[in-house]
Amino acid sequence: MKTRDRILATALDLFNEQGEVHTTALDLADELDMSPGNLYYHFKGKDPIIESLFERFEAQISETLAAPIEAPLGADDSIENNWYYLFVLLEDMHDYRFLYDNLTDLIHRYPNVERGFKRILKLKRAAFFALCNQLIPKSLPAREQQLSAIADNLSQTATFWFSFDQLVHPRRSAELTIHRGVLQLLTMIAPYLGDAQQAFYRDCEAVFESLQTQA
Amino acid sequence: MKTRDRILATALDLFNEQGEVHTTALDLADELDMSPGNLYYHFKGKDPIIESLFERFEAQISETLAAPIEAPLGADDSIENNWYYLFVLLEDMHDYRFLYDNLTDLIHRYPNVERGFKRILKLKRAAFFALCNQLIPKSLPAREQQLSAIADNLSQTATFWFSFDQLVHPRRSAELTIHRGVLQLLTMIAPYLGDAQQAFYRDCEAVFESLQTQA
DNA sequence: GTCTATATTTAGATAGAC
DNA sequence: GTCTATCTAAATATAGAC
Repeated sequence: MKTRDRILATALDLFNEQGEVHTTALDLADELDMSPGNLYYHFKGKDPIIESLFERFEAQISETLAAPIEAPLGADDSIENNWYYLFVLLEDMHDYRFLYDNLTDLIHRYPNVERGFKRILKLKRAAFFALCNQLIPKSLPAREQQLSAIADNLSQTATFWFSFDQLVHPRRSAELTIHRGVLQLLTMIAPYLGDAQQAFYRDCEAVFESLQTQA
Repeated sequence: MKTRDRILATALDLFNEQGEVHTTALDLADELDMSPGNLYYHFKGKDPIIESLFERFEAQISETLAAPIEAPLGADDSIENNWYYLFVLLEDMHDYRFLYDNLTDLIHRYPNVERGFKRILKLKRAAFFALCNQLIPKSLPAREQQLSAIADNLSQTATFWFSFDQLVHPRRSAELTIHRGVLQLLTMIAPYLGDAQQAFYRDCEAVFESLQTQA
């Protein structure tokens, strides 16, 4: 089963780097120093490779997403915990970013992937809702409705963050991209927070600024 | 020049409905009751069609986007004016939504389109920044930085709204999708608003709810 | 301008030897 | 399991008659 894993790992790299659509089975075989015939012995084309990669991704991100729903993070240092949580979540997504690059096309071609993305999105939304529910004051007017809309916005931003960032900052490092993504998410919650937590948020912004100017 | 326009209009329809990647030159010729040879007489393949459609789109949306920067909307009834403005903007984008469905792939294939999208994004960001600048109180701490982050979030949400909504509500009407998109954008500004303007925002939510249950 | 017919290109896929 | 060689299918693109 060693070769199978090599194929999956290399495919993931190529897909992330040059796009899934522009990576042919032959490109992949070349990169693996392997004949196309041999590649087809292990996977009957690109389709099962993509479905396998997606299964791995779903398993990984589902585990990450389930964490705050099952065991809510502490309340006193909550923003800081949430900062780490979001960072890990975006890292998971970044590892398989090719899935998000051409999402519309992908779900059109693979019904299994579409179903999987819907499951992930539900989980993601639930995780963000739980996060908002914990951080946002109970006194907010029309709270339930607003939490819902905020959770939707967070879900969308998380889902398309890498596509967006690639357009605006094509050559930014993975680290900076993820860092900025976390801040974009926190920006949506920031106005609802108390003074201490807003201060933490602004510290994060300052840290990011210094990282960016270094690079 | 009549046939050229027919081709462009039909191509736009097909691209929006079944995706640009899955529409071949032959599909398009079929839909037009025209031979492939004739289609190639007018456009040398799909590439120049896509570039032409993009040019039209950029002209259209640039005009819409320039409006609030050149002539800021009135301040007293500002949210309501902004509601309409966002609606028109999302309508423009919806007309050419195929461009956004596989954005990453598209800008990879067409450098001109990539440059165009960057121009549009800059304008969009400037328009949103102007809008925030007008609506958000001057007293906000670290205001400039926050406005900037909010404008980024608005830009991203606007850019990928249709891709996202398609995943969550595959068969929703264009009207409802656009309406919901406007609300998602306003949600990001809502926490900064005064009471009267927040009330208007919640009215919009209520109107949307009633429209949705009707359908 | 429009057609029919055909050529070219490229990615996906398989057969059979080693 | 791996290779070489070859086939198929689909989309792009052109030539030449009307």
